[in-house]
Amino acid sequence: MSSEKSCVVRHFRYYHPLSDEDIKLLARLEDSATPVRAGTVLWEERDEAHEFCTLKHGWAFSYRELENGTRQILEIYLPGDIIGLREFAFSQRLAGVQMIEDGEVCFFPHRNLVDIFRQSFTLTSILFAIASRQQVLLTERLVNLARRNARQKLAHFILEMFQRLRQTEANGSDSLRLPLSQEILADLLGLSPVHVSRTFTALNDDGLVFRERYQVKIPDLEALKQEAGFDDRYVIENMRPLFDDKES
Amino acid sequence: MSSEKSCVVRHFRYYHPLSDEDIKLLARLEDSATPVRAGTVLWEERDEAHEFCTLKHGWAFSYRELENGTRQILEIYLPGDIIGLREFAFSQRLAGVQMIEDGEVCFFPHRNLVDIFRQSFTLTSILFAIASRQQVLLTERLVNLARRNARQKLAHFILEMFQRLRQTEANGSDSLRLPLSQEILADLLGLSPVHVSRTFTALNDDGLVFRERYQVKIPDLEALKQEAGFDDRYVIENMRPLFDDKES
DNA sequence: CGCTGTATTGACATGCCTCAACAAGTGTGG
DNA sequence: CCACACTTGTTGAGGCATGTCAATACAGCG
Repeated sequence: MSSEKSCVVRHFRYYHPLSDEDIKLLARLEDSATPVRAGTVLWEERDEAHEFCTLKHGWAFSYRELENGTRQILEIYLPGDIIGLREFAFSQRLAGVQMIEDGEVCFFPHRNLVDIFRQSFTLTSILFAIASRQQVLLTERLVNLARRNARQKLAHFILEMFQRLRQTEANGSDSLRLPLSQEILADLLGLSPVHVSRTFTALNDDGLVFRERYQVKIPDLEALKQEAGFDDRYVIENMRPLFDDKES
Repeated sequence: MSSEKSCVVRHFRYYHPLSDEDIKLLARLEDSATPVRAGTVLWEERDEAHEFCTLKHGWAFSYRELENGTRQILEIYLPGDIIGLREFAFSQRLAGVQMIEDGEVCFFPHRNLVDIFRQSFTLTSILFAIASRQQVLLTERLVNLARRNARQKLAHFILEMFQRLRQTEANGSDSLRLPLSQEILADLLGLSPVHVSRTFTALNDDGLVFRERYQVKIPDLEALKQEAGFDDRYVIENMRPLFDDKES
């Protein structure tokens, strides 16, 4: 089993058991990992799009740059995530992608995904489920940006990351490493860096979030969820079985 | 050809030609249309989710209600759209759906979509493309909400609708029917209804958008795009062919 | 013809932004 | 191992876009 080695396989398994056949197909998505340094831009908006990539190590983010000089960060990618699914149907990149830390990525052509559609019903369903979930998370972020104040936005984002990290690195700790500068947080949450700083100290003063450097501690998870209006209905545990299990 | 009758088939054909086989499969998604009155709630958040539906006539929207009493509208659905794709992988509804006008909808079980995965590679690819595009639109909305001021938000939304309507009802006119109250617009754009009203009059004063009742006229499309920071890179014309055409 | 929901307008409040100065950490080369 | 530059975070003062509340106008509909 190459199962332990591949974070993509691990990722997919959350949704449904995989046959050896499927694992072999997936393995092709992780050919030839290439190391990348922090700050590297994997691609920019409007570049030609012929490939996806999977993230093996390190964090990355995707972003859009606006005509008014601001930048909106759309997505934080963690190890095991597939980057670029969004553009599946487009010939141009619609968002840039940049590495946050040193890491490793594996590029693979669009073609491979289409092959998966052709060859594996299970993987197709899982991919659809992943896309569906991604959209749900995106929706939640949209609500967060549109309807909440700075305090809630920040709290909510921290909780989202906490939950996503839990899913893969399940340790029962009450803290997480969040290697994001306040500028990045600002660009994520539609705030100014200055206000992110103020908001952090406010949350700190109220004993909801303690942070030093990139380490964030959540002393009272429930209190923070309350504050953020956080709702974990979209955690993976609430997802349904993808299909009645008649074939693998 | 049942092509002219079915708006779902028409919708799918934008992405790729369909075989008769595929059309038959799709037809099952449009069994038994049921009429629904304006204001009808098709389902609410947290309802059990066993089915999708396609919209045959009329407009609908999906929404989330927040703990703080506000509501965020996520999506406006037009005839031909599939409603509920978002929840494909979930067992609960994550958003409510309500009709804006009288219309007609067709429910069909999740099962049917899974059958499509099993039986038609072409339709699977198209569905993936639709999901991909939906996500791109959602992303654009997110940017709009996070980064733009009220003027731009409203202008941008009008342009998005203008473009979507063009795609199906291609008439060269410079105006569109937008049967949305200012309260709905406010809930879409993360503004207060009061401010929507002010923004409309501001756009009117500047000669960018003329509106009376639900009829909206755009005298200078380019000027409005400029104002809104609107970017049509994600129009359907920029989408790539889904696969090398070896089978239907 | 009045009733009910929808839109407009004004006065005032406020959350977040901007600018600017300063502090604290981080890395680099001598 | 220190000195310096650079990046990142903190704090304060003042401004502005948008929100809230409330009163009025308007439109569609029975």
